[in-house]
Amino acid sequence: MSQHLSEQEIIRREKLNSIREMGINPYPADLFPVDSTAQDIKDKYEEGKRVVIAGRMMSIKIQGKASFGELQDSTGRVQVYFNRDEICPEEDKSKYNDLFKKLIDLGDFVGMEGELFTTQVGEITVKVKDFKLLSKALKPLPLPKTDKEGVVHDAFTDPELRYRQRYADLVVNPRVKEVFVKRTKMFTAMRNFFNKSGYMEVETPVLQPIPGGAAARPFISHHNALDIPLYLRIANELYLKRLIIGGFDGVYEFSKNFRNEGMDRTHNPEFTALEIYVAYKDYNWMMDYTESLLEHVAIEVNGSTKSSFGEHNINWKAPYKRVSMTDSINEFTGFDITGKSEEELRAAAKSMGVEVDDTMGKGKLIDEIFGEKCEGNYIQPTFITDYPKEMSPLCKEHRDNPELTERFELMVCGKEIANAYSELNDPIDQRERFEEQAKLAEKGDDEATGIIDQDFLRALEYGMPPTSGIGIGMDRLIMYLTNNPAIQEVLFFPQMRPEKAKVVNNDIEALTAEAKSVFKILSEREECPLAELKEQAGLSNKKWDLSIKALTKGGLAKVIKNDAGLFVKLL
RNA sequence: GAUUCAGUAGCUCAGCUGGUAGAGCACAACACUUUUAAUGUUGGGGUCCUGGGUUCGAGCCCCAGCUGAAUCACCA
Repeated sequence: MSQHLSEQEIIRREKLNSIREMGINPYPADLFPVDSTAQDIKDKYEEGKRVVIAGRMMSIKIQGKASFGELQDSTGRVQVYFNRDEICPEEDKSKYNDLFKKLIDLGDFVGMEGELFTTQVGEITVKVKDFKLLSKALKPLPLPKTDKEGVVHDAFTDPELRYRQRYADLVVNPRVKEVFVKRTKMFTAMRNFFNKSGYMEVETPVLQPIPGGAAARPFISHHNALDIPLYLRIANELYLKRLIIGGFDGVYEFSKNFRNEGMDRTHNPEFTALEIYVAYKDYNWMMDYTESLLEHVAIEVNGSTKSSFGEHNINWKAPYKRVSMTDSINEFTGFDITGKSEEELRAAAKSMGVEVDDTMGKGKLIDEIFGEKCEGNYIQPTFITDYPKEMSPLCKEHRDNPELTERFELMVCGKEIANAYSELNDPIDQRERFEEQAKLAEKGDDEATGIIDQDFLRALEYGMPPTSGIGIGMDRLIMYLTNNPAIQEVLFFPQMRPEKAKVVNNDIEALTAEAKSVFKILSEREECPLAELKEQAGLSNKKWDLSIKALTKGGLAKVIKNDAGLFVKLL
């Protein structure tokens, strides 16, 4: 299979050969004894200090017998100074003149040893005494440049290219790297918080025989030996509750979930949720716990409880406002849902201009009203509590009102980022609610779960202590903490449509069939009027144009123009 | 799913009423021993997303498709 190479890629391959001819291995195996980073050098600068550093060459400015460049490692960039006579104190100057000046490119990994000094312009710099090529880059990076005003030129910004080639994105856009550093800090902060509380991180199956714990369309796979379908998990809730039943006080898992639904800037087919379940607690406790968790996480990630998201400034400092769904609807619509019948709710929704249909039950109607009229108003973190029962098949009935549940969602910037319950632990009630869901599924609600998890019910029958659980959308949370409106920006490798393989015909042997047929006709005639040849070829204008250009460019034919008209001649 | 916009050199982008493509950076060559978007001179580099149509002639106009983005709708 031949690969199409740009001129620059060919040049780099030629340089690779030259390097080998000099007896230098462009991909050496041996350890390189790095002892400093770019950051260390700036933080702990001492004139004349010896350092050993390594990274990618990100700029090279040659000025004859001396040169400046920038080396980028995992911590950032540092300026390096290459002086011919420092590097080549002996007669032989080829290491500087040939290897450095001619054969090292931007993007190459280079290890170097040198001394720190400050240039006349005041920049901390490594005066290189010796260097070693550690890995040759054959493809040029999409390198932006920053001018003295700090304006970035030629930025590598095309989202498609950036997501498909995240490796290049990370090398070239420091801000992108920072987002992922923060993402990891967020996970670490949460782990520390939970571990300090004495809760245990666990792992539960990704491949599940029954996809439960949420309403969503799963991906289906198949196990050959068992000859059964297996589903990629849509949630891990039912497994974590089994562990509470088994006697753990608190369990949590960062769960990769998979949902076979639409993709857009806030949905990726696989995403990460944190779920934690704690025995002997209720949803009131969970609100306290959640707000102190998020305050802690915000500080660990950003060094502050404040962050901004688009036009909004968010303050993650606890405590957060708590509003019941009933009060919220009352506040924004003036309508009190308490004790209202389905018909009354439907009429009210219609009068507010909320789109409803006859299949919607009470819970769904309330949810629609809330979603339409209230949700968007909660910019600062706010707990919305006490959801209608119909929407919450895994949640305990409200202690004061049997129409409601002990459930809250945490809203930030008008969107939900967490969902929590006092978990339902009455096995008979749970069985009935599953059966209702199954009926809904039969009626065609493709989100309701059709299969009842009998094993989960058996587990519940052994007894589950009162428990509160919460799920937090980790991707959404880090979007808020890093001011990114697209989920693709906070996933290293967001799902993309497969790239189309490019068909490449670069040499004359690989001409298209059309060009070959034109060539064949021409071979019989040696020379003929252009119009006649075109007629004989019987190609569309576009195809003709491409074919004849391919032949003339390939040096196989020539178009001659004289007084008699246009002629094509075989060469 | 709907609408709008976009796809031209390695990167970021121009491209006139339709007349066989330009710039900056990057690349190559030469000069230059503290520069900083280094500089100066010179040079090379394009299946203008794909297919079809209109035309003597299409990067440009028309149709279809592919890919992406934005907004909206739907969905956790």
